[in-house]
Amino acid sequence: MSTCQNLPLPQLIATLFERTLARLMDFLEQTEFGDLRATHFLNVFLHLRIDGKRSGELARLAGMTPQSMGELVDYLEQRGYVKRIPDPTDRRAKLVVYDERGFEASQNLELFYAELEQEWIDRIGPEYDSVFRASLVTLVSGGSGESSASE
Amino acid sequence: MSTCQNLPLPQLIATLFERTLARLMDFLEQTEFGDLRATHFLNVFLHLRIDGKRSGELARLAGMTPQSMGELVDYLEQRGYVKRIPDPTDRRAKLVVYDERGFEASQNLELFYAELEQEWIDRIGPEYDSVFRASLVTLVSGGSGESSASE
DNA sequence: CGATATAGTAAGGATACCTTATCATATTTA
DNA sequence: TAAATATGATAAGGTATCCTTACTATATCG
Repeated sequence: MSTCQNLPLPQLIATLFERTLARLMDFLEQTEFGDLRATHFLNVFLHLRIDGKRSGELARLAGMTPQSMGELVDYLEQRGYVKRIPDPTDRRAKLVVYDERGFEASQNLELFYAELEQEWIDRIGPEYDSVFRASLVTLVSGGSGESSASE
Repeated sequence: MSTCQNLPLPQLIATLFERTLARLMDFLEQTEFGDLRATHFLNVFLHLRIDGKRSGELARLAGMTPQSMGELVDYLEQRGYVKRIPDPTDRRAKLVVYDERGFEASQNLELFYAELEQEWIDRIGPEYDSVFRASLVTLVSGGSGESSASE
């Protein structure tokens, strides 16, 4: 078993991500947030920050068209996860910000993340944790798409 | 910049994966395999092995219905990436195996993975590489969905 | 042999995402 | 200031992905 020692790192990342996402969706099924789909995490919540982001900026970060992002935001807005408020710096623009249900979902998500993270640390061992985390931070920080986060 | 030190590990994995996938799709656009989409990697190629897998098994691994997987395999079969051959152990079943173009695409993918992996190793430093890889292998090996790979 | 389970497929629908086009506001330039 | 261009958002319509329901063929169990 475990014939994956020789797999390239990107493939390992993909596999780990796939399983993580599957667990996340399973988790959500059992909460009141079962109407959230994978695309809402990957393309919206993963990039949304506490003081909001423009829909177009979310689209750019997610690598999709502003129209498609608009539909995702519509879906989330109708269900109370986010709302659109005027952007004070540009009257053309609107800011997508969390709404009530979005805050609640975020808290549940934090819980899920924390539990899974602890499980991972237990498995790889605490002495590996710091290097593992530092490596991930290095790889994520350097790449493209990072915005001056505001949280 | 780089405000991601405190992000949970699963979120770091998701972000890294997202960027990796974006680079992969960009890379493919410039090859003769531009008709491959993200779903074909995540749901088919990531699980397909050299001596083939049943369509239903692929569906189970990908967490989707056999019908949806059948459509993906149809798409890939029409374009010469895979073909279906009878399963010698069960006359109901068929094995999905690589076809000519699938082998060529796999070779290109290997190249892409190797280059990206080297870039990652350069960035996190070779002394971190072994721990990083071992951690990933641990996390991927233990979870569910691992099949007795045959490559 | 008959009953049930399993592998695969077909048909039709919902959703996500895209392309093209339009409107409103900003910004640049003459 | 006025005109031209750029940018943020949205609408309409199309394609692809993935689902649910229903069916056929082969295996397996009694």
